Amino acid sequence: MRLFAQHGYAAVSMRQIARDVGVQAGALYNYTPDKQSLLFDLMQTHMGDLLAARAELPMEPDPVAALKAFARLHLRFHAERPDEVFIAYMELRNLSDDNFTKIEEMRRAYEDQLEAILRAGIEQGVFRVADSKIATMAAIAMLTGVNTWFRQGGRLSLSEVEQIYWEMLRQAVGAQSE
Amino acid sequence: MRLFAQHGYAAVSMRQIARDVGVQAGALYNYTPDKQSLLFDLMQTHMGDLLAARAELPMEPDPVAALKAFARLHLRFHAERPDEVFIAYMELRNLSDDNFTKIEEMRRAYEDQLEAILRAGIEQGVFRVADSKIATMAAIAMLTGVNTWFRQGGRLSLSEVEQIYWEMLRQAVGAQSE
DNA sequence: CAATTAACTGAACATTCGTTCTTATAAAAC
DNA sequence: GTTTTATAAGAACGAATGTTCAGTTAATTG
Repeated sequence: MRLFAQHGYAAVSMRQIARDVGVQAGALYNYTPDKQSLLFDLMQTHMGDLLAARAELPMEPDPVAALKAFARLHLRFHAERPDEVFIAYMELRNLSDDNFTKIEEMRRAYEDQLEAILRAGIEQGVFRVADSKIATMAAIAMLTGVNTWFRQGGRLSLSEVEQIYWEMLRQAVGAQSE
Repeated sequence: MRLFAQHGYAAVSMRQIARDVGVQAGALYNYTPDKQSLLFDLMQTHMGDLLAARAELPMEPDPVAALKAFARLHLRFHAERPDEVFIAYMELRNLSDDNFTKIEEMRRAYEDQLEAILRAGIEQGVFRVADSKIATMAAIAMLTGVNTWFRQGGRLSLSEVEQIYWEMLRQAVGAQSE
């Protein structure tokens, strides 16, 4: 995972991976059928963990509270896993067609949950956005973007970042402060 | 550019590029010293174009108008160049150290211009955000994210998308509607 | 202790990689 | 019409690629 995140799937050889774990290249094939499976397993586990973490959130009847919980989970989950996230976004094109479809379905399932929250908020009149689909994409892009600059131990703590991002997201969807 | 965007720099061979332009691999070296320069030139041109387009925007004394113009330019510039943008974000790690530094400086110069707008707006009390640096990163991530889903000829036109994104961004920074 | 299973080495396979170089061809310049 | 220049082909280079496999070592089982 570290090598894929650092140099990219295509640029990492099985021999480099083997060297890093202190083994010869051939020995890796006792654990994986091929290089592609290494990538797919990484991404599938990542998306599975994300969906599981989302499923564990308590149901929030209030759209504002639901959005806040979603944003907080997304931010924290991603900030804690920079390598996995990097791979999940950068290496989609290196998946075989079948594997790509599977990952894409998981990603879609996750996005749909955010959109459901937004739609509920729009219906109840607590959110003010023109298009729930675009708002979904914008929110996810904004939150995931934290990984391009956030580092543990930097100027701001994770919970400060959570607070600031939540304020911006709340304002972006036109919700009143609680 | 198309090949790099589609398969990634590391996964594209000089022979593939040559085949695509109807020539043998050796002939490419009449035009480029090496493969790395192909990537660097692409990214440098892209960032140069972006900075030039930004420089051509008229000076806006009003922070809200300035932010709107910036957002509109960013969105349009990126939506019109999906391949360049994809490469600019995905292939940074495949640049040599020297080349990476140069591109990173250009990117930083661009971000600084957005942050200057946000800071002016905060000072004048027309924007309500907790941290100008984070707001800069959040805004750029949100706007650039349009490239993950927007396609010309889709459900929404580019100017509709511009309108919707501007509303969300305006709300995100806590600015009143004009 | 003997037999079996698991794990690993290291060589080998056929391809492919970026790049160089000699040679050939066609266009431009004089 | 001859010479120079630009452009390309195509073979060649050593190195590296993912993967396979026979042989070796160590651990586990009976």
